[in-house]
Amino acid sequence: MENLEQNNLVDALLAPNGPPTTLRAHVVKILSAGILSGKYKPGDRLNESQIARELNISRIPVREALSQLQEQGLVQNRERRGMFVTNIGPEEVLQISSLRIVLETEALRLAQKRMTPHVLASLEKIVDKMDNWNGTLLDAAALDLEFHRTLWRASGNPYLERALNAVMVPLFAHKTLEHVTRDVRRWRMSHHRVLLDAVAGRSRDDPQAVLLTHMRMAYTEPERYSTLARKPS
Amino acid sequence: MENLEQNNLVDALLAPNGPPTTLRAHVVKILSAGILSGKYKPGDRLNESQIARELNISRIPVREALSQLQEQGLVQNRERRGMFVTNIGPEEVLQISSLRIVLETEALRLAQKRMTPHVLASLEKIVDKMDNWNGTLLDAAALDLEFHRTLWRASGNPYLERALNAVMVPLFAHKTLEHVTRDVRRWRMSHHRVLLDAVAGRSRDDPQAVLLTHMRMAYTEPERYSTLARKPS
DNA sequence: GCCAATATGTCTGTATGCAGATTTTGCGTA
DNA sequence: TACGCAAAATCTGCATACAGACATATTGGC
Repeated sequence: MENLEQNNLVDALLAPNGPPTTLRAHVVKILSAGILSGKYKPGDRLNESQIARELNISRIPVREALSQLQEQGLVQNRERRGMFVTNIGPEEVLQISSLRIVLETEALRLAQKRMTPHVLASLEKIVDKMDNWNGTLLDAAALDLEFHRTLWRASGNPYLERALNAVMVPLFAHKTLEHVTRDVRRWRMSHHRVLLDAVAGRSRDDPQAVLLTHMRMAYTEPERYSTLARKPS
Repeated sequence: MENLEQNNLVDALLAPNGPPTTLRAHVVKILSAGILSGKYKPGDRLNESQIARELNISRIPVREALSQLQEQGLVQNRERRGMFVTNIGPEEVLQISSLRIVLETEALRLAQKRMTPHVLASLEKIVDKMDNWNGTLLDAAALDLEFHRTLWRASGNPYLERALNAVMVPLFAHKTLEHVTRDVRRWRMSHHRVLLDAVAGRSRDDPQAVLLTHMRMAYTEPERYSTLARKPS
């Protein structure tokens, strides 16, 4: 029964849950989840007709959802060719990472200055979850993204938050596809506590240095592109 | 003859100029020009039906163009209410400016390192035009934006360039509406030569200091939000 | 005369249909 | 068997149409 999907969609819309929403918003969620989870891989073509058929809706909401995903950098449009999942190669990783340094360092510093007990509790909670993580790699990636997004929001500058989202979400989608051992994943996640200490003001380390260390655990040579990243040692 | 507009559009599409394009792309150009020029003012509602009627096309391309403009930060969607030209108040100017500091400083440093004679010539040309400027305030704003965009592109990092565009273009649109005397405008434009010298490596000044000075000529208190901006004096 | 409730009109969100372009498929040929 | 070309299938871009939501105007009540 392929219209189960459609029923899910329509049910969600008909249900009196929260504010009234649109089909497009739901398709956005479905598609971004598909990309983040690796169901759609970088370079894949997202056929709007096919997706519309699978969801038993017309092409219009799918089209607009794809357009919105383009805004978030997850897909790219090639005129009259269709939408393709953004492909991130080594070069792009370097460019994004170098931009991440300046943006997230700023976010970290701002968040530290404006930190509230409530936000701090949220971050602690996420890090605790990370420590006890024993689920799927997808869950781990979701936790990772959630931590950083909370941090970005805590900066108090919505433009900074938006820029970080636009740049980093595709990178996270790319990272999710990396197959690393659970131990490596666990080790990387454990480093978030260092970030937490820094943003909580419990650490003397320079925010930028902390971030660089954090990023070096996942990527190589962030300094090639950035003017800020200079290996301290 | 209201269908003159339509003829313009269709002519542009039928003309064998360059690569084949879409209606949406043209509407994007028309609308962003309208916003940048102040024809549509911040807070204005962009009625997609009305725009479609004016251009004698269907609502679909207009709709998609507005969606794309949202990506560039020029308009914002309120669900079932329509699209509104992004409104920028004093608070937003501060937030954008503080983000601009970190982004454009990085762009300036990267551009300096990667500067080529060709790019340098482009920048010189724009600054010369600025010196000889005697046209409309709109022209001045266009030159200003062109200079900075050239600079951003010269950074060589497309993600950085994109982030700067997304954040700064709405601010430029907002600035365009500011009514300042021609002398003030001329004075502000003249400072671009300082930026040019910095990016050309002809100056000993710190890029960040140069940028801060540049920004102080237009805005107040960029340091309130940023961790980087510290008044040197 | 003023406020509220209803009625009317307009707009957004979505569905369906069509034309041109692109990709795929199938066939013929080297 | 491999390659090239052409026809078919499919897809995107756009137009038209309709239903529900929102905004404004009108009317009724106090």
